[in-house]
Amino acid sequence: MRETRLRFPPSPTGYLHIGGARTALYNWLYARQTGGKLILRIEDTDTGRSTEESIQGIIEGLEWLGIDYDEGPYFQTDFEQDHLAAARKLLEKGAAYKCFCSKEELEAKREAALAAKKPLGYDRTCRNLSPTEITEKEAAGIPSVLRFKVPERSGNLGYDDKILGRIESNYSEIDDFVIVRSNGKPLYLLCNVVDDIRDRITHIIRGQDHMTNTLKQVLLYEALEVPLPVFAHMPLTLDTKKAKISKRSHGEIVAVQFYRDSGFIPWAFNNFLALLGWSAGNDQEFYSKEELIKEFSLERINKSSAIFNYKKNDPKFFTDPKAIFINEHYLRTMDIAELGELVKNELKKEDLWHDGYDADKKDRYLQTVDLIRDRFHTLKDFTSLGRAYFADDFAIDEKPLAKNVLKFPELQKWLPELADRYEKLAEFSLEETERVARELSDELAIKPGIIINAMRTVVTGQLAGPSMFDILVTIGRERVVQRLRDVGKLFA
RNA sequence: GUCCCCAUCGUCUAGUCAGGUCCAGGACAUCGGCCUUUCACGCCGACAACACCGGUUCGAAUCCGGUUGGGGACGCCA
Repeated sequence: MRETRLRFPPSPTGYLHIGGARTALYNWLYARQTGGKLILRIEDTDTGRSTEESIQGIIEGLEWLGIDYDEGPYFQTDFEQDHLAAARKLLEKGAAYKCFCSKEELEAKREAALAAKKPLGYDRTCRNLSPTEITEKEAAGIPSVLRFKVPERSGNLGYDDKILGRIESNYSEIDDFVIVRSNGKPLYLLCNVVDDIRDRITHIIRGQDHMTNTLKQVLLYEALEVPLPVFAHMPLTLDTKKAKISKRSHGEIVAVQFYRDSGFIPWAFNNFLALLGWSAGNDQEFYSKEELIKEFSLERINKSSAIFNYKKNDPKFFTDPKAIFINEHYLRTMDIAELGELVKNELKKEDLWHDGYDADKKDRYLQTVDLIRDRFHTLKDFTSLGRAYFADDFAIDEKPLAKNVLKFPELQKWLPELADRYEKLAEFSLEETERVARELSDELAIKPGIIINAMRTVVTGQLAGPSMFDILVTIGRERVVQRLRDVGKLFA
């Protein structure tokens, strides 16, 4: 069987957004499953809008996701000669023709057609110009574009889509589309096909927004006398108002970079993306990389578009709840050493990392991460909500401060007393710390909860958290004692 | 306007190709409850959908037709 070759061809006119990432992911999954190759091709023929920054963003986004490619990045502009050679071939064999209509004329015609509610396509004014007319216009210096000459045939043109089935349309519906600009630069429809042919692409997995392009490109393949690759048009990702998601209208929430910067685990995000438009036909929703590569199939990609369900202005659900849920799942269940590495990056960014965490204090470090991960949503939480576990300059949340501390002024005596007892303890263990805390509350004839919750607030700054005595042992005697003694500061 | 695609809970979806086992299953979210000295996890429960109208059939979420709705495309962008 011939090698499968797939490609991801973004145009570098903005960051990598989740729709693009999902397209890349599906191509990657299929390539990996079939032992084929994935090619990254930057389609930068729109020189006005392509930027270096965008190229970097796309490459970094793919890297973060872990979507690796076997060839590239290739740059479409590097192959301009190939594109033009193909255009010449088409012109010579009569499959293309020069069009001298000006942009202004075409624009006027389009507007008129729109107003009259008529079809918007090109009216083929220049399709049957005589050689003399062409020579005259050229002599007069009138610029021209090259248009593809859609064959004059009755009946339908079509192809078999791996996801949607047979797609057909009448030849008369296809426009004579432009393949070379008046400035001599080739255009997408042509470049894309020429590159796919040169790169020996066997499967084209792309969004349904390309469906009309595909019809035209099928004609190009035919004119270039090359067999068709397999086409698979994925459903689009829409917003909650069912509009196509885009950088322009949705901002950072749809950028892959946003998820990296928000503390998502790369594979968790891939897992989420994979399920947005595909399912194995069962109830499984967590897949390891290997499982997903094995289970993925083009045939089981949904036909209908999926909605990216993010809620604006909700701090807890700042993006699609399912994405957060899947991230939480990985946060809680993934290998602790692996998670330790991810958290390490976060700590470093906040200047909270100590090299000892990788050496003599490694066990303690991983134990800490393991203790607190259950309540977190993203990697960011380790340095925000979990700051007290790694530093002394953490903030005390106002709510527990009022509820658990300020409400009981006597704590200014009780907690330092507890600190004294903890300091003298022979063994600073789970059992001992709990025994002493309960003993003290007994003596004071108060509920243990008062001491425990006050301690939680003073030691971690948080209203909620793991079992209190686990926290004490994990944070360590020295820090605990100090924080308990400093309780008076909070009343100042 | 023309062409193409799509249509199951709020969202992601299973079931549709091979009609009955589906008065439609799972997950997220939401709301209760249990657990917990806190919170989360976990567990239990509740809410909630076959767009509509015809047809075929003993029987339709499933097949056919139409309607409606949604999306996409219609560029000297990609």
